[in-house]
Amino acid sequence: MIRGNLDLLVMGVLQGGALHGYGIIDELRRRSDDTFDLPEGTVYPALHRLERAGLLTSRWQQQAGRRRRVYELTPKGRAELAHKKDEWRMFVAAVGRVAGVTT
Amino acid sequence: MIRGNLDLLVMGVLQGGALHGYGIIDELRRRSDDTFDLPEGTVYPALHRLERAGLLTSRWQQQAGRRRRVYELTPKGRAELAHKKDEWRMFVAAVGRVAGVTT
DNA sequence: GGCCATACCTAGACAGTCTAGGTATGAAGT
DNA sequence: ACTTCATACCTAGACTGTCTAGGTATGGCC
Repeated sequence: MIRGNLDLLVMGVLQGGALHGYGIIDELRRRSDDTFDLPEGTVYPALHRLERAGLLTSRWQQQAGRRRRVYELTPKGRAELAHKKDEWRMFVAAVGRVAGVTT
Repeated sequence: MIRGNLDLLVMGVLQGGALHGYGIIDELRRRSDDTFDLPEGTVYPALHRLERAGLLTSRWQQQAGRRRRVYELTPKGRAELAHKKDEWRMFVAAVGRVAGVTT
């Protein structure tokens, strides 16, 4: 469970450059050491939502006979990512104070 | 938005001893410096859910004419809290690695 | 040909949070 | 006496995000 932080995670992966949906899922799994092993039914709809919101753009790409939809951050998406990072830091700090968890 | 972490927060507050629902809401607001200003409609059903799950017990208390339902962690609740803290630490670390956020 | 990994998709179920109501008491001000 | 505010509890239904469970199609390997 990624508890409403999927936007941050996906956009975080896309900081490093454009990537297709399936690759984003792989990268989430890899960077998190299998903590985030997300089903396609979670990630694809989220990508569509982020694109509709103007935070990502996508283009179709042909890769060895396979079609891929490659996603990229828009300037608006970069700004939103920075905002979400700030929110996340404050959230973590607040949880720490409330529940006495050090991270 | 507290994104699926309400159990951790509520049980975190109750670490320090028994407290009634309204007081828990106050304490969440106070400790978090207003980051977690949660409506009663969020917290009360969560308390009922945690009690049904055997993580909390409650008793009615009369305080200056006012009735209060005072909640307390059960042993099972303490164990679950420790578990949820561990999960939270791992989650925060994983988000940090994936999205490159330092906390 | 069969199977697996890659690569995309969506409908509907489910869970947790929030909105928006409701009740009732006590204290303080007019 | 009346109003208003803070305290203190409650629930039904809306909403949102995640997950389950299906579907399609290609390429590589045995």
